[in-house]
Amino acid sequence: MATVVNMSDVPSGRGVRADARRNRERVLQAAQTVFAKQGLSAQMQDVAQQAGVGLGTVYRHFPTKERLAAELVSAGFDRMTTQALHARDEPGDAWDRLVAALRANLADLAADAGTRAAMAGGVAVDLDHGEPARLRHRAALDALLADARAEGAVHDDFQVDDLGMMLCGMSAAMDSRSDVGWERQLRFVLRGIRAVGAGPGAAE
Amino acid sequence: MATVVNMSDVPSGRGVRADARRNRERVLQAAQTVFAKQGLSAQMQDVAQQAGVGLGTVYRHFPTKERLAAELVSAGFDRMTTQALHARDEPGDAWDRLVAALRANLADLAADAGTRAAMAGGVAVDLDHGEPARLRHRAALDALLADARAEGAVHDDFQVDDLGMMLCGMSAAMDSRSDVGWERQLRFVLRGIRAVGAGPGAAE
DNA sequence: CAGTAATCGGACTTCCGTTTCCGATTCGAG
DNA sequence: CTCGAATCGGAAACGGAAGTCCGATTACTG
Repeated sequence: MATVVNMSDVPSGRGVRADARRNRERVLQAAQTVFAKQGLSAQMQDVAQQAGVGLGTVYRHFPTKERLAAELVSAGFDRMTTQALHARDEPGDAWDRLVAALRANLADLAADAGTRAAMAGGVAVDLDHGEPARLRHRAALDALLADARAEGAVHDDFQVDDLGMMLCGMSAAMDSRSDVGWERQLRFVLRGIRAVGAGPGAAE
Repeated sequence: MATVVNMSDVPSGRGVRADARRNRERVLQAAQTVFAKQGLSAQMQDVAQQAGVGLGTVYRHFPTKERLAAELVSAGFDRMTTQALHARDEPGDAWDRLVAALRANLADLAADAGTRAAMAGGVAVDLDHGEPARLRHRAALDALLADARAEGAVHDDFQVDDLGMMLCGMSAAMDSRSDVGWERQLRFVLRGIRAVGAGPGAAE
């Protein structure tokens, strides 16, 4: 017999009651809102309230908080991956494309404390379910970086993981010192990355 | 009458029982060890155990965990301040002195997860008792930076708080991606800070 | 050495957020 | 429309870490 214990098992619901599917979406939406604003330390109760739903309903759709968080964080990384992929298709030189991607990613991070926390790394997010998206993002940045390197626009010894460190660091900085804009910090970072004598100013 | 309720009121104990003074020191020492290794999320129980002392004794000397943490974090910042002040007295040009100070501070941060957490900012440390040390450190860096700027070694628009951001970011990066050395990241950061055409390589 | 007040230790209480459980409710097939 | 199964809601159980309390112990004073 197939008594469904937890909806999170049924990927996208064939024959799932309409209200259940609706509520799952509501919860996801609410969680995005709440976690983006308050960070991953927000409470499940808040998510339920924001969704206009009972606590039990939240747990019916997502077995644990960690899992719910992983879902959203993955979505956040995928968003950033998309931005990076999109930037790569733009015209212009590789350096500008890289910068554009970083700008987009940082703007996204600036608006989402949840993904930011995951980026900064301190917080526990279900690794099994969060890593794939992270790796896709890494790969996307790597492609961008490879282009720029081939063009001689970045230092030879600058690696993807160095970029990761930068994003990690800037995420942390956004959390504690929100008064100082990330654009400012990015300017200095770009100066440090750009190969010496590779065209004009580091910031586009 | 003056029945002492909590030792933390009596700064440095005149007429305090010998074992009490000894234990206070032990606890402080233990806390430094534990917090440096595990970060500020370590438990008071662990501190007590490491000190070879009961939980009650820890709380006799420090009213709350936050207060104990603030004490240690302040010490950490003061250590870094001293390093900065010391670097300023060295011979050589201002840029090298600034770099030396940053190196020393980062090495210190690398070894102390507690101070690192405070630097990265996410964690709650009693602000009233933690801020002064933080500001002293900021001032010390500011002096170093002023020297370097007067010498034309750093970009005009680079501020102390930008340095703060960098340290904040690098602290966060150390926590999550410990495999990538901070020296590496520092190289890029320095390149970004150094004024264009101001002497040879950014890293000394 | 005895008396006394302060200190010690750690079991216990409190607090707070996560997770479970189950009676009430709602959907939708027949 | 009726019935059964799935879903909902939120009260209560659970768990873990901070902080309290008090009997036992120990350092100093006379």
